[in-house]
Amino acid sequence: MCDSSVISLKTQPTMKAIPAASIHRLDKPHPCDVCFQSRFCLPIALPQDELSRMRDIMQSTIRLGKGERLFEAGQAMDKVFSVHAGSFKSVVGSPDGRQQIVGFHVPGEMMGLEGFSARLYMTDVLALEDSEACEIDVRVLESTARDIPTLQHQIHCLIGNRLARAQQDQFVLGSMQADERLARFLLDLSERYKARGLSPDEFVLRMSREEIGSYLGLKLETVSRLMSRFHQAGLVHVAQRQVRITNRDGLAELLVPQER
Amino acid sequence: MCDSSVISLKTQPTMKAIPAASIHRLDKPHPCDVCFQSRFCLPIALPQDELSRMRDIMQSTIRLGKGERLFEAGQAMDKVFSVHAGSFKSVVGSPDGRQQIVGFHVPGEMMGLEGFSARLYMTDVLALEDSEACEIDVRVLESTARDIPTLQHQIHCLIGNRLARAQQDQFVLGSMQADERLARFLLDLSERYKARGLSPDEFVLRMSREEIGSYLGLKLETVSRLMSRFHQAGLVHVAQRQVRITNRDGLAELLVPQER
DNA sequence: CGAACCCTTGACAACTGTCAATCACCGTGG
DNA sequence: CCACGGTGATTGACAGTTGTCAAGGGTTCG
Repeated sequence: MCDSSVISLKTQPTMKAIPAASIHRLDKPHPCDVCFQSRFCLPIALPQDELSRMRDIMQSTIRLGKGERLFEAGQAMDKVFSVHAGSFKSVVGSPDGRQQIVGFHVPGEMMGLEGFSARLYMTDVLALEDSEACEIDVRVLESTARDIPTLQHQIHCLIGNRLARAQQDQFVLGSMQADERLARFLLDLSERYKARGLSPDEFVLRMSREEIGSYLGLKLETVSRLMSRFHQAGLVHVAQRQVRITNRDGLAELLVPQER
Repeated sequence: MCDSSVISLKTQPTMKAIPAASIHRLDKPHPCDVCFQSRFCLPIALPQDELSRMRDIMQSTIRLGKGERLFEAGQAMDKVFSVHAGSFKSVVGSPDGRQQIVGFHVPGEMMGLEGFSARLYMTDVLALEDSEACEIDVRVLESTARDIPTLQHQIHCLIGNRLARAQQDQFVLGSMQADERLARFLLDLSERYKARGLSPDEFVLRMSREEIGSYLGLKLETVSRLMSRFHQAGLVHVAQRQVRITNRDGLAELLVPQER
């Protein structure tokens, strides 16, 4: 009943041989409690007196090579993951083989939440570079949440967050022109790096032009052309995947095109 | 912290004078327990021995006239709603005044879930026709969920569901052509009416061409043209908002365009 | 019965996709 | 160390889908 309102779940890709998840488990670290959360980029924090339960929730850390798959659509969803290091992409596929990236994930963000729908993952998640993900057992998470209202609250917040993002993306895909989409993408990335304590003005894209295009509903040529145009307009300095935002306001103005 | 990854939250529309929420509360009905859930189209069911707590969760039923607003983006989110009767739309806006519909809601579906993100609604929700919504206090819902694992499970399922739908919509907006989008929209609606026990083959659209276009990232003229084309191709019989699907397979074939 | 709103249809323009050629970068191996 | 091949990025020319503008017809509701 719970999944009645979602149509056309992709069950199996089985097309390209995606590198088997050659997963290396790290030792389960013993948290020094306070720094535990920030050390592992977990977007979950427990109240002081419950800190010790952190180690129940977080099972282990998984290391993935570039291009390796964390999970795939159709698998039973027994875990959710947070990005510890590196970056990932979420891919939705359709039966006819087309694919679309519906999200990129940087450290501190959760993956696999859409699996709560039917206890099945609905996306493929792949590492964009050598990365690490923290594994969280859903069963343990839920039972712990029953004791700790704060945690329950945070779970709702995390899924709601992902939903709010997806709705924003719907707006971008449905209402914005190509140049606005790319400008928003760059500003969004910048903001997320900033939230991570990294430079918001200079960063390296971890995804190809084609992947950016897939996420933004554009072709790679269009993305490439726009990057060049932004560069020539002095908005950003782009050299391959190296990006430096040189005129943030100029970029932001692209998002408010009506007043000229 | 929880909302750090969502950008550009629309705070205020305040442009058009949307009919003030002239809300009429119905008497809080005393549930006859078993039939309670289905009678109110609540997508929430409790185990037998907890049925009596249903009435705690469901506060009251709200009646809205066509075009009236259930809640708006930026408001504190203290309740979620399920559609009892009628239909609604969720609208995302941007600071420059552009708007996009990110979802339509028919009976038995939940609204306001994206508010879990920051405890603020992120969309405007308006009635497409005279409608009724069931009001659920989030605080009560969460505290009840702490006692009843089944309920906790269902909450996760409901939000996850909405997320999975949003990701599907991202795919539609980003990867599909106009005709595929409309075909999918019609089949999706059909499926949802069917799940509600209504005819999957003949129904009345509750939304205008413009609203369909907004949801699908198209202009109303494009929607209108495609409706005519589908009609001429014998796929559907369309007369204004009255729709009868006459060739379901033909419609479905539009969604798998690669093999010809 | 009339006005407002919605829908339909046409002609044309604009944006983005397609196809193709070339260039830049990176890792491999001679 | 340099040559080489492969992948990804850039750029151009052109085509196609969808948006824009405009006119006209239908439906609904007071």
